[in-house]
Order: sequence, then C-alpha cells, then structure tokens
Amino acid sequence: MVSTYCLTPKAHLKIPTIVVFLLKKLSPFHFHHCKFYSHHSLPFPTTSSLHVKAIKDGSFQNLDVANHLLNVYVKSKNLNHACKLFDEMPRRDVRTWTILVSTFARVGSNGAALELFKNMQNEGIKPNQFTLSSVLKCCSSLSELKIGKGVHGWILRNGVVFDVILENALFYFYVKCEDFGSAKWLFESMEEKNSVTCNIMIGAYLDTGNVDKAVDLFRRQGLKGVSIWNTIINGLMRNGFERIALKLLYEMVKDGTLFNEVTFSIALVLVSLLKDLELGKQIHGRVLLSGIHVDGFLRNSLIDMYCKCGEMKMALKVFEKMDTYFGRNENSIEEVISWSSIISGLVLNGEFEDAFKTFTSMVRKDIDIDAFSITSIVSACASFGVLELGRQVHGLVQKMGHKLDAHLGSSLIDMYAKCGNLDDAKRIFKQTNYMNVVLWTSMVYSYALHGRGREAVQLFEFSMSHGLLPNEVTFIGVLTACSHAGLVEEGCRYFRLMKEVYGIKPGVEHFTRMVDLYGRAGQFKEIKKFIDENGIHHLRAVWRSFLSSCRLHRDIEMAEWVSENLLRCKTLDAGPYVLLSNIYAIKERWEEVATVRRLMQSRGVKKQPCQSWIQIRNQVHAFIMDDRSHPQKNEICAYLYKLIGRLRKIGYSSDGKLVMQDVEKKQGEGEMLLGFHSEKLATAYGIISTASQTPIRIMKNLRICDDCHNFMRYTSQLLDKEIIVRDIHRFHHFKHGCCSCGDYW
DNA sequence: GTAGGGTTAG
Repeated sequence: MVSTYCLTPKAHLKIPTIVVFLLKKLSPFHFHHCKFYSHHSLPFPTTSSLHVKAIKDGSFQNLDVANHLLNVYVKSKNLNHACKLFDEMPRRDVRTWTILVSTFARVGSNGAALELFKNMQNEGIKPNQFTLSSVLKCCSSLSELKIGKGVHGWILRNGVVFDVILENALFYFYVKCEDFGSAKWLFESMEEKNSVTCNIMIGAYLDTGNVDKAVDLFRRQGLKGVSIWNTIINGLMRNGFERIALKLLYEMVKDGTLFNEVTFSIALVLVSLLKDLELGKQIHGRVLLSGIHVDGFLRNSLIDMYCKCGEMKMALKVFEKMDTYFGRNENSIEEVISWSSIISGLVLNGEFEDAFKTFTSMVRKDIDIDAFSITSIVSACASFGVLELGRQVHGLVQKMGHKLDAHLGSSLIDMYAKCGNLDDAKRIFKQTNYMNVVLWTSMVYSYALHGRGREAVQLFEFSMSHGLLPNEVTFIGVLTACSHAGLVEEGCRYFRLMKEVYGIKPGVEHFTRMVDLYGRAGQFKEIKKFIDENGIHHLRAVWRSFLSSCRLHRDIEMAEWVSENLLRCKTLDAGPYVLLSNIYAIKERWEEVATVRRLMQSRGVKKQPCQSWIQIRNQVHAFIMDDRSHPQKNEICAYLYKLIGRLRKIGYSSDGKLVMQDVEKKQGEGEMLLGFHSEKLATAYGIISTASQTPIRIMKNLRICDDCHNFMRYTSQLLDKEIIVRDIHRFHHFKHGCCSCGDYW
C-alpha cells in the first residue's frame, strides 16, 4: 500500500480550479421546505407528462392524485422532481409528508428527513407509524438520542399503536445510540418479536463485544433465513472477527442458503478487509453467475473491494460500466456512492491527481457532492499538503451545509494540520464539540506533528478522564507527541498503559515510536534493551528509527552497528544504504563504500529522489535537486545565490559538516548552482512569488537535512518571514531564526 | 424495521 503521507507530485501539477467553479455553479435549488438537492436541467421524464396532465385537468387539486404522482417520482428515484412537486402541491396530508420523509431516510439524507419532520410538526400534521419509524431510523443513523427520545415520548403521549415494525425501529434506535438500558427494557416489554428483532439483538451483542452471546443466539435460531446469516457475518466482520466471519460464510454456502445482494456485498467487504484479491475475483464471478441483479450497491461493493485490494484497474473498469448502467438515472444515491467510492479508492492508492480530476468531473456532471466524497477529497488535500485547495473544499462544506460529523471533522482537522495550519485544525476541533475517538486522535496527532507535545498529552489526558476509549491510533499519536517533545517518562508510562490497561497489543508503529522516544533522548542502551525485551529485531522500521537517532547524536560507531542490523533485514529503502556509505566515506573506508553500493544494486534498491513542492495560487510547483525544468529557474537560482550571500553575513555557513546525512552528498562549493537541495529551490521560489508578509509552506518527501534546516532558520531571521516545512515526519515552523522543533528532529 | 460507501496511523 502506498503511504499517503510521503508522496511526490509528478511535475508541476495544475490544481483544478473546480472549487471556484463549484462555488459559482452549485447554488442549491431553494425548495420551500427542503433545499438539499441541487437542480439539474434534465428534460422531464415520462412521468412529467402525467404531471402536466394532472395540473391541466385540475386533478392535481385532488390529494390522492398528487400523492400518487409523488410516489411515482420517488419510486423512479427522481428526487429532484419529487421535491419540486412537493413544493407545488396546494395541500399536503400525512401521506405526502411521509412519502418524502421516508424516502429521504431511505437514501441516507437523514438530516434532511429530520428537518422535514420538524416542518411537518410545525404545520400541525400528526405523524403516523410509517413516519415515526422512518424518523427513528434517521435518529439511529445520526445517533440523535435526544430527538429519538422525544419521538418515543410523543408516541407514548399520543397513544400511537405500537406494531412490531415501529417497535423494532425504536429498539434499533436505542441500540444504535448505545442506550442499552432503554434497549433492554424495551426488548423485555415487547409482546411481539420477529426475526428482525432477533437480528437487531444479535447486532447489539456484536457491537458490545459479546461475540459468544451473539453466536449463541444465532445458533439457537432453527430455520435460518438469509438475513440472519448476513447479520451475523457482517457483525463478526465489523468487530474484528474476520476469520470467523469467513468461516461462517463458507458454512452458509454449505447450508445451502442462497446469497442475496447483501450477502455478496458483505462478502466483498470481508474480502477487502482480508485483502484477498483472489477470493474477491471468485466472488465477483459468483455474482455474475448467480443472475442476481447487480444493483448500485453491489456494484459499489465491487468497486470498493478492488480499490481496497489495490486493483485500481478493475475498480475503474467496474466504475466505467456504471455510466451505461445508470443511464439517465443520474444522481441516484447509488451513483453518488460509486463516485465517492472511486475517489476514496484513488486517494487510498495514492493517486491524488486522478482523485482531484475525478472530483472535477463529478462536479461538471452535476453529481451530488455528498459528505463521503468531500471527506475523501479533504483527505487527499491533507496528503498532498495543498492548503488552498483544502480551504476551498472546506468552504464548499460550509456552503452545502454538510454537518461536521466525526468523519468530516477528522479529515478537516487532519487536512489543516498536515497543511501546516494548526490554528485552523484547532478551530475545526472546537466546532465539532463532541467526544469521538477518531476526532480526538486527529487533534492529538496534529499537535504531535507540530511538536506541541505538552498540548497533545494534555488533550489525551482530558479525553481519558472524560471516559473516551483510546484506540491503537490514539496511542501512536500520543507516543509521537512524547517523542517529539522529549517526554521520555510519560511515553513509557503511556506504552505500559496501552498494553496493561487498554489491552492493546503494540504494533510496529508503537515500537518505532518508543525507539524514537529513547533515541531522541540519546538513551541508546535503553533502545537495545527495549528491542531485546520485545523481540523486535526483525522490524526494519525499528532499526531505521534507531539509525536516525544515531545521526542526530552524531554517533558514528553506533550508526554503523545499527546499519548492519538494518541491512540484514534486507530493506529496500535507500536511506540507510546512503547513510552508511556516507559514514564509510567520511572514515575513508572506500572498500566498504563500494560494498554498500554493490549491495544496493544487487538488491535493486531504488533511491527515491528528494522532492519539495509548494503551492502558489492554484498551481503546485515541484522541485528536485539540480532541477532545471522550472520556467523561472534562472531567476530562482540567481535569487538563491544572492540570498545565501546575505545569509553568510549573519552567520550562516553552508560548509558545515555533512556527516550523517541520509540524503546524497552535495556537490562542492564551486558547483553550488547545481547542488541546491530541492527545499532551497522551493523556498527561493516561494519568496520571490509571494508578498513579504505571507508565510511560505513547503512540503517534502524526505527528511530535511542539517544544512537546509540552518538555511531556513537564517532566512526566517533575515527576511522576517515565516517558513513552514513539512518533512516526512513532522513540521518545522521557522520564525525569527528559530525552529519549532528546537533543532531536534 | 435489520445487513452494504467516507475520517485518524501505515
């Protein structure tokens, strides 16, 4: 899997001007009651002749006729026209409202459905069982405990007759909102229970980690319909029991229960979790053989499976067929999902430019931009580090009125933080204002990225004291924070806490952060002990981190020893080879230099070129060392040369010891112009292209070297300009000659 | 009415 953080733009990427375009174009159609669907000027479908006729002959005045027409629009998934009709209707009764509310609920526009429900109540229309169950479904999806409880109260006060459907909806609502007390009470008081009740119960057991109880309840069912198989397999899968889920799937085949489209969908998700492309292809084959109608959802599951298994070619193939499949039925929820799936797939596989392009065509084709696509695109902006585009997408979020839920909030926090704008990340975090582990983890990690260890730790402590359950990613964030801020003791404590209190098994990432923590503090003995104790000699990332600390502390002997260990792990990462060969070169051990080089060749290690990029207006400018492709190269070099001269006068010296760099050694002084590191080129370009007060933000795909770090410090002092550099590990904020990392990275 | 798309780390 491609890392989404260390990427390199191909050449000078033109940032699509989509969003500017979007803001102009996407003025939502303001229906009287619901302004959630944008208008698109399709010719009216055949239903419209009915529509016109009804208006002409006056039968439109008849509620039954109008409701019938509304139903037809809704059934043919023509929500725009349904909304328009709804708006034009002279009178509306409970059926009218219910059709729209339940449709919105069905397609997942939960917020819109609830809004409609509110309007309905305001107009004094009394909801019926159908309305109420739809509304409860929305509350379940949105975890709107308060509204749902209100509905429950209303039902009791108004003596609405409970049927099993309404009661199941209510039961499901309490389960989803994790109000298990009320759920239990309701379950026990229910007179009539059916298979759906049982399914919900199984789901609840699974969600609360009672796997045994769930499986037990499942086994106790005599005749098992397809839906109960689906529930148990899905539940197991989503709670980390993928293998058991797979076992049951095979059992289901043996049992002779035919798969329906949901089973296939679940099976495909299971495949993506197991990353078993072969199994995925088999299931794809079975889908085709089964003769089941491949609906939008199923097709999307296929796309998603191929994306998550890294097989973008197949994903795109299925995606492209989508066009012919959907035909004129644009903006159906399935099509919107397929677009967001393909975008997230492209982002997941590091194909950011294609993701941006796809997003653009999505806009051009007037596909609804829902929160899912936005989330993916925001995450692409984060990885790419393009603040301006990210800001525009954020603007779009506000304009379209998407709620800042945990997904969207986290991705926005991450985006601002990774684009170097911690303040805006904090602002978003404040706006979300609720406890969700991913949201809080994003914020903790953002602090860590910017070297604000204390704040990260404080936030983490606060979240724990308020009962938020941290997950493995949260601990990666906290340990990173401790390591960047030199909080050795705290880091060790959290590592123990994670294992002993929260029962989280440390992974490579946690080990690496611990080695980093000791390493930055120069506690090499502790590292060796830690590696031995945990039996992690085989982990390359651990040695890599150790090596960086050797570089930081200029410990050549240790670096040599660590490198040998690392090279034993057969890493294909060029950094350690280059570093080791540089170390040997310094000690003039030329034979060893040659050995390392040969080793690199024989193992096929590719050196990743060091790249830096900067966004100026709507264009990303990428630079590599010795880069002459930029149209303003002469101007850039001339300026850089002049700048370095001025920096020298205030103490900067570029001939500092180049020991222990994991980037290639530079050319000699005489060839200065050719030997500029990419971040210097990007900085120079940034300075000459922006106003003097504008901070410049540079992204790079490798670690920043000592010399460039010095260069940035002096430049920020000389020009009184803020420079923000994102390297592969963290941010460096240069201001008045100092760096936020405290020259310790 | 239950089961199927997006977020944090890598």
